[in-house]
Amino acid sequence: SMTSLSIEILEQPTRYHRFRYEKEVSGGKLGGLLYGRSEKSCVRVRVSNIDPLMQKSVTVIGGTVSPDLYPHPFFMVGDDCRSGTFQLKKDTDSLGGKTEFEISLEKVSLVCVLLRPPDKLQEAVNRRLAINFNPFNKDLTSMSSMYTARNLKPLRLAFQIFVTDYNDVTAPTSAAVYSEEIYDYKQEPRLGLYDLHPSSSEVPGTHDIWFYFDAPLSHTDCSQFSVHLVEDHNEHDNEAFLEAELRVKMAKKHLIVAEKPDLTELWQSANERLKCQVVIADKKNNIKDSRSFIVENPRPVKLGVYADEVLDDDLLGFLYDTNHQPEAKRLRESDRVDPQTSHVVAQLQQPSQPQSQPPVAQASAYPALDAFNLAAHHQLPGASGGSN
Amino acid sequence: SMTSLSIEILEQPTRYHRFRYEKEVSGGKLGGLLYGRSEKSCVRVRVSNIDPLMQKSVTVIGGTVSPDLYPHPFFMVGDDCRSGTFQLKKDTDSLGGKTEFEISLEKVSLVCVLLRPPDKLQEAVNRRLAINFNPFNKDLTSMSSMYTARNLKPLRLAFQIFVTDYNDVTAPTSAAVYSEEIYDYKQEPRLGLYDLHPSSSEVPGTHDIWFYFDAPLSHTDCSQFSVHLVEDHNEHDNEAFLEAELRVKMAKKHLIVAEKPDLTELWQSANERLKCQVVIADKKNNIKDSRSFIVENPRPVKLGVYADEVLDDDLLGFLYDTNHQPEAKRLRESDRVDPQTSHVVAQLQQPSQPQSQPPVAQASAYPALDAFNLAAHHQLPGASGGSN
DNA sequence: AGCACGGGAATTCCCTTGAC
DNA sequence: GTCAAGGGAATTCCCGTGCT
Repeated sequence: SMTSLSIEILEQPTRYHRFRYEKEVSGGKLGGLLYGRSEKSCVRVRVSNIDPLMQKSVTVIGGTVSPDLYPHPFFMVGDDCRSGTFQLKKDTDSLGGKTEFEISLEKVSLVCVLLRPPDKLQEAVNRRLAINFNPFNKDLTSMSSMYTARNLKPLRLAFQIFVTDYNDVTAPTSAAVYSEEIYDYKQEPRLGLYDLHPSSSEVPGTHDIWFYFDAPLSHTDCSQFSVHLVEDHNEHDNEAFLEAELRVKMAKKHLIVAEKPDLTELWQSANERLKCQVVIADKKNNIKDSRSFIVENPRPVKLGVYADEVLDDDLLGFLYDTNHQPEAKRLRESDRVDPQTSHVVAQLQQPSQPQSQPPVAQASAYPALDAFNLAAHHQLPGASGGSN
Repeated sequence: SMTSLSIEILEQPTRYHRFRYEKEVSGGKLGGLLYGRSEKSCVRVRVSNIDPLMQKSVTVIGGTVSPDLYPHPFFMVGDDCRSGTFQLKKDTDSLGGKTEFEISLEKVSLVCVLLRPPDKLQEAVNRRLAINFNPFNKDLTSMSSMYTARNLKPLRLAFQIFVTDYNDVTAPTSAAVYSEEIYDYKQEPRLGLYDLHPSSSEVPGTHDIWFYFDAPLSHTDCSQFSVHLVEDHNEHDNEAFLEAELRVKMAKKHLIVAEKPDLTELWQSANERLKCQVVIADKKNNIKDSRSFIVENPRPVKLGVYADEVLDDDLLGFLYDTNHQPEAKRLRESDRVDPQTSHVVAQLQQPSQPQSQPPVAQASAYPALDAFNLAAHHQLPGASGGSN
């Protein structure tokens, strides 16, 4: 036909993956399954424009490549995996006349290699070179020294089509595709906010609020965190609302301390108590989290948790000390951060990961290679066969 | 003479040591120096009852042994170290007529071996066997399989005397001694309390207090922590004082949350504000730490941080809600924990580490061995010579 | 009961801090 | 400056939890 054999990725692999070690995926276990972007889906690819007259069968081989498309030492094990690669052969007469088919990587896990001691990495690179899966025809002369502990992640998946004609001759094709980058799961930015203390306060006065994080913060640079107190937004009102910025005084591995400012001059509510959100944001990673927070106006005064009675208005006059310099300022509505429901983590935008654009796959002459000598190489350690 | 050559340890090595890896002590660096029990002192041994008529020289060799006195794969580098052992030779004619001398291990570091991959440990054990320093004549037939990642620490230092006669024949002696056990520095129990929040409160009412720890807690079992509020002790008074126990509600890796009880029924002070200590103890590890804490009695009432004026006594009558069930109880004076000055860490007692008593060194026949073939073996990797 | 997931312990190494 | 100490990042592994 006019259009030639092609392959595309229907479902990209998950952006963050917990790579497992060989030791963790041995003995019938898998672990570290590779999923697709959507929840619990899996990676899917489509092969199109098959010509059953020319092609007795079509084989898709998938393996790892670096962001710039060099062969990569991490490998795949699980269903339809051999020699560290995913390999699926489809006889064209099983297509029922269709010229395309889809593949799902149902039970495939992506396995990393040891970096320590350093010769383990070298061995793994050599093994990967021996597998001879180089879909983008990269120059391999410098491959054996290009990988270090620092540049093994992120990586991509690459898929290439091999065709077998009716003389049973198998040849690689230039139909190849690569996935988006797969990062280490520990790089996924998250703000593991457990709770804050105290979770309520009064309008006047300043005091510290402590934020405890179960997960260690990715940095302890106070200026890269922001804390805002925001009145819970009721759908009906577009009018003025309370918003104040809290000064971040300290950041430790699992703790942030911020100072609640005096809110007297900002207070416009007629309510005695106002439900708010405290929104804490990591500006460096563009992530935020929030918790509900109560601000009480002592009109009528409630004396902490132990006063059940109220004072009369006459008393209030001299109870207040409004000489504080409020650090909070009233923000424009457009600056307002939408309060989160409690315990919700929101991703402001994707982190700006390095996204060097790799060169387009070339259709240059493929080195003489029988696709199936892939399997002739020694089995990778731990790369036990899948369901076949 | 009647009494025979003997060796004793004058200064034991530090109980907790940060063993360094070979990679950390290479290239002229030392690091991980072994110290004595006292601050910045060093290990010292004394050789006694030397007989200059029989002994042309006396050599002390020191090396590592397990708690039960088998040769141990960790090794020593630094001044006077060769082949992973400390070796010091003393000519008896340099003693000036004395029959004893002392040795200090001034610049010696104790180096650990890699456990991963497992063959590294095996190599290290084999190297240690080749060194042939076995001062307590242990049966070595099972040595090559006795060590695992789990039983390499703690360990001991052992010192043995070798003598050289006037025919220049060197022989080991049964004069040997072993040190107390040396544990890994990470096992040293400590409570890295950074601060608590809030650090003041009022007599009535209950609320949470958060304790943040820079160092991860060794466990998160609430029942194994205790928190007490103790009135600062003035030397002059043996009379009643305030003490209350706080209920520990939650323990996380870096956080403990405890609830301050209502103190109304315990309050006997005439003071408006009482300086206290909050003492937090890890009962499992017998360590505690404390911070100062202020308890204010709202008589006259101070309304948090914003009320500069006081209420008159008439008002107080209905401000109080004393229906709380105080969880605190008045303790006997003998139960009282001495308040610590702020930021002081106190060790209640030494942790109960395993202290299996090894057998006494035996004077059995020592295998034929020239002490100085120790040095004939290949240099340990990283065991660069010291100052000689 | 099996098995993948996720937490976190254990191990190794690197790099800043601090003392001289 | 030198270099050991200490903090903590990076790596590897183990195991409890939860789902089927």
